[in-house]
Amino acid sequence: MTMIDETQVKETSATHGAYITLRDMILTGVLPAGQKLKIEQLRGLLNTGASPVREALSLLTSDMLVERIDQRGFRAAPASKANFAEILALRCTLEDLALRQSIANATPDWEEQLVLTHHHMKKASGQGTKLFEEAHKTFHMALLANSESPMLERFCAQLYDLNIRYRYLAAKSATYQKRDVSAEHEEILDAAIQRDQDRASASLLSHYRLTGDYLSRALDI
Amino acid sequence: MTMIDETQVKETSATHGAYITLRDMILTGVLPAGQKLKIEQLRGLLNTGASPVREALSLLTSDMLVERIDQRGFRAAPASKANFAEILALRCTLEDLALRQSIANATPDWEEQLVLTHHHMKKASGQGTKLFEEAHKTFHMALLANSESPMLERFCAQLYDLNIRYRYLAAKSATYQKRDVSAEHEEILDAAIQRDQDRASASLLSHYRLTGDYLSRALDI
DNA sequence: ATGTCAATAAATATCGATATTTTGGGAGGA
DNA sequence: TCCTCCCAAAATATCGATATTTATTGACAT
Repeated sequence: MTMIDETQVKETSATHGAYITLRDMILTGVLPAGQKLKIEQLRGLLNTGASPVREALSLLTSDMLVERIDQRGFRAAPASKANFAEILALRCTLEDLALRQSIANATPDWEEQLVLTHHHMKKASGQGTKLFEEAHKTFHMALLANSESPMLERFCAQLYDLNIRYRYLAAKSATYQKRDVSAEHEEILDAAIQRDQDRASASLLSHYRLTGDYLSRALDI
Repeated sequence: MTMIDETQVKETSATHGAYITLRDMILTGVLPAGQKLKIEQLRGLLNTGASPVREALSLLTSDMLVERIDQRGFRAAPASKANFAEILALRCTLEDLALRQSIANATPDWEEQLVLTHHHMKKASGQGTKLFEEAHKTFHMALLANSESPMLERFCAQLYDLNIRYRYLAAKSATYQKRDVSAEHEEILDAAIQRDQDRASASLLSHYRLTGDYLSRALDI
């Protein structure tokens, strides 16, 4: 009865579908930062009812991608240089912690996941950006996945996504020339596998700060 | 048309009301950790429609107080010693950071807020627990409020609330004899006003860890 | 001109009913 | 006795309509 009109291949609940789609639209900037998100409009866009849309938007507030103003609807979270700087700083602190804990708890299983996700990321590097982005996130989250602190990992994942949004913002205003980061990734992977906390953390943070500096310059908000 | 049946004095949206009430019920353990939260049941409890209830529950997911299982409803977030330990550890890291930043950015305004909220907390100490809890949170958040990092403060506030829940859990299983913490509070306040980051942070963390050890023993989950 | 206020338009929030999915339990067969 | 399959009951998810609230416009008085 529902026609397949999007890349949505799998059947899922309307709320979840709306959540995924809206999330993606905000991350990629299709729904610009700060924009009012009217229920009617989104309801039409996703051809679903108002309830799933409202619920998806409520869930997106968890991710700090949507702001809710009581009795006055929703809007995409605003973006600013200050916010970007804050995200970068927090990421550096939290990922440093998570990575060190992950290494401290290192297991063969975890190491294997690192190698695998890194491999997938390398393979995806040629393909469409979307696929690479996905693999890149998976690799970075795998680095932290052994911290035995689910909440810390959740915070890191949240911040990761918020950062992504700024990548898309920067891509718009400037010619987004993708730096060659594969060497940096190798370095992080190697240090992690050697269980060298200091070296792994240092290279991870440097990886983020380099990208951060670049993005910060490219942003014109 | 709506009759005043709760402590709810102010008129507000049904969703917001449900959010506040449910949040409180989870924090205080009226809705026990892990419990299934059925829409019908809550709808009756709050005498409101299903939509506000669902939306409030979705919002509570942000706070990690409710878990959502797609197509299978909601439940109060489970509690465990491991989770408690994680919260304590994260709080120590994040509040340490936030407090140091707050002190680094110290202003007369901020100092005055500290003194004021501390005063309020002392005055509330005799009164009903609820009021003191409120003032206690306000004081602790005031300590961090000058960090110039809204997200960091948000994380700290979240963790603070999650911790509260364990206080109520401990209060149930053991005779919850309130430690005399006023000296510790004075010490934190004084160090903050002296702009001594190391001493402030050390006393704050010690404050948390002492309570943490105590709670950890009292918990029987 | 300008600011205020009321009337209208638009959007949000909420309700009640229905469709869909999951859960629980029991009959029938191995 | 235990497993599997199917049906009934319960609960979730969703829709469509309506009530409330907020935003907008334009007339009127200053």
